[in-house]
Amino acid sequence: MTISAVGHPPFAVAVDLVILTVRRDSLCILAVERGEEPFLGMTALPGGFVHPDESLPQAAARELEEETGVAKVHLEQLASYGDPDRDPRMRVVSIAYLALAPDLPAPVAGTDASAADWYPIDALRRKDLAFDHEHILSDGVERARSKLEYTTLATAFCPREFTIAELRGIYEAVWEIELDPRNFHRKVLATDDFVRPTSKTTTRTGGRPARLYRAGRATELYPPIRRPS
Amino acid sequence: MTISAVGHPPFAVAVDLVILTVRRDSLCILAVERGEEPFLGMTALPGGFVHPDESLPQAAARELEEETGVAKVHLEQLASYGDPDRDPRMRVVSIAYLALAPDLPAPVAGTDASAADWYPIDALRRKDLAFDHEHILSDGVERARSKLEYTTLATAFCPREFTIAELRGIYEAVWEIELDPRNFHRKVLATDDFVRPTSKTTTRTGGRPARLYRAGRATELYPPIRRPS
DNA sequence: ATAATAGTGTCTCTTAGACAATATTTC
DNA sequence: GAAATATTGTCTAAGAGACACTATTAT
Repeated sequence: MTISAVGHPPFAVAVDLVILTVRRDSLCILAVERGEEPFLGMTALPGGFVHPDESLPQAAARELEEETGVAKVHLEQLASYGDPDRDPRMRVVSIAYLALAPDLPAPVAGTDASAADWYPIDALRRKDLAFDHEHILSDGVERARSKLEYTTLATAFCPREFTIAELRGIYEAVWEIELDPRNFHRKVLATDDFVRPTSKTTTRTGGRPARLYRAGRATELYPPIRRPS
Repeated sequence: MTISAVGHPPFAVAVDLVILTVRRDSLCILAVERGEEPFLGMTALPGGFVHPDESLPQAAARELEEETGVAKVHLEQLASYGDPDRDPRMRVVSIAYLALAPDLPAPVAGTDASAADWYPIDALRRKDLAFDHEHILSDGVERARSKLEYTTLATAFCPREFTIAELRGIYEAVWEIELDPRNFHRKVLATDDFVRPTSKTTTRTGGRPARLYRAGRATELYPPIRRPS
């Protein structure tokens, strides 16, 4: 083939978002009901077409804000999906982004999506999703699960101040397992600047008051917190 | 914004390839000299536009074959790059793929690239590359380095039969460090089905004959082979 | 014999994970 | 006090890395 400035097939380029949070001890994802064809009425991931003059991360951040009203969450590129028939209208390549958010208030109904809402992952997996969004969702969840092992990203799911038990709850919800509270506690505090203590405590988890922490500067987790296989 | 079947800005979609191998104990990458504008005469990663009816992996495999003549190597999606001004001609989103290949004969001159050749990574990093290919290259190298830790991908760099020392040479070249031959040997054999022994030996590495192995079925490496920090 | 590399064994230190024990709340 | 959770400590086993030692070839 020849690389030239003319004669390439036209593509549309979109971003799709896998926006995860933990609510009521379950890993949840933000999904919308499609308001038009194709896949009218079906559940789908939020997303939309990239504007002519914005970068891919900008497009992802813009869509995120449109859907959730929240701007300051962790956003990273997940993967791209471009099978020729993934959109019946035309050739669309979609770049998926992964966002991890603290437990947000019910999202504002998006301007272009009838009903944006949080769904537990397991429930959503039993439904048919529009396009290849099941595939994207699986990739996103697996990425999130994997990243908890060797990065400090679990704090992205937490509010600004949190207890070690709440942080453990993130791991338990995302991995769908139980962790030993004592070993987890020791492990987190052993990792340099994973969390920073405040002088406050809380009894919101019941029992003896727990110290409140904030996220530290560390990003890598070494040694990692292994996900039991 | 509105999701509709009309009115999206047109994009061109391309694939770029980070094709790595190990030659003479150095991590090398396949690069081409651009035969036309923009960036005429500059060094670039191989790649090209996606055809209307092919999937992204198909496009990557096709470009790989066109550049190297080799089809059966590991290929995985790396990331996508779509800054509005990354290509001066038009808006182009490029999906980068990472390929790990055994030490191949000098690649056939591609039909669309004047001079495809292997370059040691360190040498290429000192040159200016076309587009944002320096960035893509860095991401690809980092991905490869990282994957050696927790997958068996190092065998993708090896010929069909190899010695443990040759496998170690892959790690040493990619990570640019030295590993203890004895601990490495023990570690590789301790991982279930990482490598499978043949009945053959070779003396091509000098000294006592070494047993030849082939890649096993394992893909994950657990416990991982840690890259010294 | 000497040099070179292959392969095995041993020791020490760190970490994971099981779990005992203590601390501080609420009811 | 009983129940619940927080936090610290202890023990054991597995793995990492340092390195001694033996094995088998070429020269």
